[in-house]
Amino acid sequence: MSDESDPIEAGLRTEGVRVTRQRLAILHVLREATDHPRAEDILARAKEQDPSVSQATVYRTLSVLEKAGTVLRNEFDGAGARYELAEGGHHDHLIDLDTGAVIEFHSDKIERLQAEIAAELGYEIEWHRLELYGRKSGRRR
Amino acid sequence: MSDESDPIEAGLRTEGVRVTRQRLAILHVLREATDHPRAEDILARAKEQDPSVSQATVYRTLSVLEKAGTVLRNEFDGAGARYELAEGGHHDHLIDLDTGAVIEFHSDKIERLQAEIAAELGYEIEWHRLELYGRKSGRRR
DNA sequence: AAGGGATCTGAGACTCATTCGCAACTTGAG
DNA sequence: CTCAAGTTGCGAATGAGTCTCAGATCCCTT
Ligand SMILES: [Zn+2]
Ligand SMILES: [Zn+2]
Ligand SMILES: [Zn+2]
Ligand SMILES: [Zn+2]
Repeated sequence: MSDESDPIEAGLRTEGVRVTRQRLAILHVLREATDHPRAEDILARAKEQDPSVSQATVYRTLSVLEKAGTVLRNEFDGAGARYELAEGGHHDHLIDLDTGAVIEFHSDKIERLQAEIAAELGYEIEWHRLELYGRKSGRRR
Repeated sequence: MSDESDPIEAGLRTEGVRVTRQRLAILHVLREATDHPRAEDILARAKEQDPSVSQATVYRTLSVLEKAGTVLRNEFDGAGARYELAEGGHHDHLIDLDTGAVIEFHSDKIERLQAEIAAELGYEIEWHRLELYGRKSGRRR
């Protein structure tokens, strides 16, 4: 049932992480997702594929995948955490306050500036979080 | 009992926000604080001044002060929210992963870059959050 | 292909920060 | 001083996320 040609799956397996039916369903959901879904959404979508998936397993799996570096967990303003696959490299987010849409962006310049600032303070950044909250230009508040 | 010469207090009053004993105690705690305290800490410290302050009031007051622009609410990684007075202008935070210390910094360059990036995407930033998580340079992980 | 021990999983109880509901109490305009 | 509107304390209620544990699965070994 498992597709050995899949790199993520193979990677997990070699890391000693068991690849179960439920985990595959959750991984599948994340692959299809384009919207940084919340655990709740992931559960609903995973159940369509495999009704046996439970809430606890969604949280546990997301946690496992995060530790394995496969998944990224975002905590945008308030509300619960939102997840996405880590493939594709680092990026930051711009959240549309009117629609809730999440737009991804990346700026080497900003990344570099952050490192410089930290260095000036005598620190080395382990990770960071940059979120911009705004609305489309020229839109009444 | 109220000191009319205090700008924050006067400001709240003119905004129609009632200045109560409890609110003064909480404001006082925030003025003395240098550590971005959590609601729990604020409650404990406020009680030293006025034992009648309750948990619900701390949350309600912080919410009122936040809406009034007097207080800033930060949600650093995990755990609960941490507060600070808004006076002193905008700044971002660097959190020491080893000690938990919160260091403030400000970079016009980064602020400008953020606006530029948002503009390129057709957006205007309403607010943003930039948090750097790191450790003192040259420290084994 | 079969065995079996370590890993998972589902269901529901549980945690913990924050919010609510409501009767009693204060504040501050007049 | 008076009183309506705004606040408060208490305890109950939320809600995202975690934990417990018996039973189900995975997958390494023979
Ligand atoms: Zn970044
Ligand atoms: Zn993203
Ligand atoms: Zn900033
Ligand atoms: Zn600060």
